[in-house]
Amino acid sequence: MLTIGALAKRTGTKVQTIRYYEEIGLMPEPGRTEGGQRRYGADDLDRLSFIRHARQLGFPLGAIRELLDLGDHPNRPCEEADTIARRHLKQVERRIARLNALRTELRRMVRECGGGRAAECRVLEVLRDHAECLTDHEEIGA
Amino acid sequence: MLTIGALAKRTGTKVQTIRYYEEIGLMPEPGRTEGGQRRYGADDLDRLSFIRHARQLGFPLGAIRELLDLGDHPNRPCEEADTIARRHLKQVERRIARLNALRTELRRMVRECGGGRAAECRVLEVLRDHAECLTDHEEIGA
DNA sequence: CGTACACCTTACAGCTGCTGGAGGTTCAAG
DNA sequence: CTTGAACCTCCAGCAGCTGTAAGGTGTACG
Repeated sequence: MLTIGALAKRTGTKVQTIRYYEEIGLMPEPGRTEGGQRRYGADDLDRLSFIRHARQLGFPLGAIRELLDLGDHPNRPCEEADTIARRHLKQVERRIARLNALRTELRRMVRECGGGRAAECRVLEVLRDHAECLTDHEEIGA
Repeated sequence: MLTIGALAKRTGTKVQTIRYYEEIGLMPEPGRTEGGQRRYGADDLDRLSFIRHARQLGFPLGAIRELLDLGDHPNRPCEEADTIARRHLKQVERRIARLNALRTELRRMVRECGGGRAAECRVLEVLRDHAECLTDHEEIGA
């Protein structure tokens, strides 16, 4: 039986994150000691590990929920898992494409900065004027 | 004089976003009509365009704030702008590297899924077992 | 048995960068 | 002067956590 802290350490998760997963229903409510502290078993360790691996691969929690669900019903066809993975792969590829364009843009910007005064800085100029590029409407910060 | 809606349309920004930028001090408080509606001038249009371009290039608001600040003092050396741009470029490059690793991982996962039942699905299996990879601690969802 | 100290508990605020809605006012066209 | 779109403020919410405050629990050591 693991305390929440031990489980956290084993999976590289923060304690609060585990409680958060419980709150949103990704992790089941664990047993408690008489004093009210959570105690976890091997199943919980597996499930949390699964979640963490999927997170490391960038799957959003919604997708992970679907995958977990699938894992709970081993006789269902695995197409769904495949679909989820493919969907995610597509997104990753789109992001890479976007970021590559971005990198080119930024490199150009940096290369052209001559190091003078802000008034004639290419970086600032580019940001002021460059209106057309990157009209793709995916999430910006990614 | 532009209404907030007109400014929004011209810059491809949502009205709420403009108000948000004002709230966090990225945009100045504009003049108002007697009835209390915001009215914007050419300066505001320029500033907001600048912000939007920088956002399209993925600069976080904090960096944009610094860049704007720099633009307001044209005699300062432009090293700072260069530094900010370089810092951002580095981050973008790190993200690309991460995402490339991810893509490889996901491709492998998808390729190996034979289409059977969930019980023997490679996708699920990989997520269950694959503990080591991608130990880089950058933000996961990116 | 006492106590020190790590660990646990709940509750809630905050992060980034917006987005949406409710409920009410103003403006410009007809 | 009326209408209806666009504006106003305020507040809640999204993902996915993270951090803090104020207090209770569990255990090892003396």
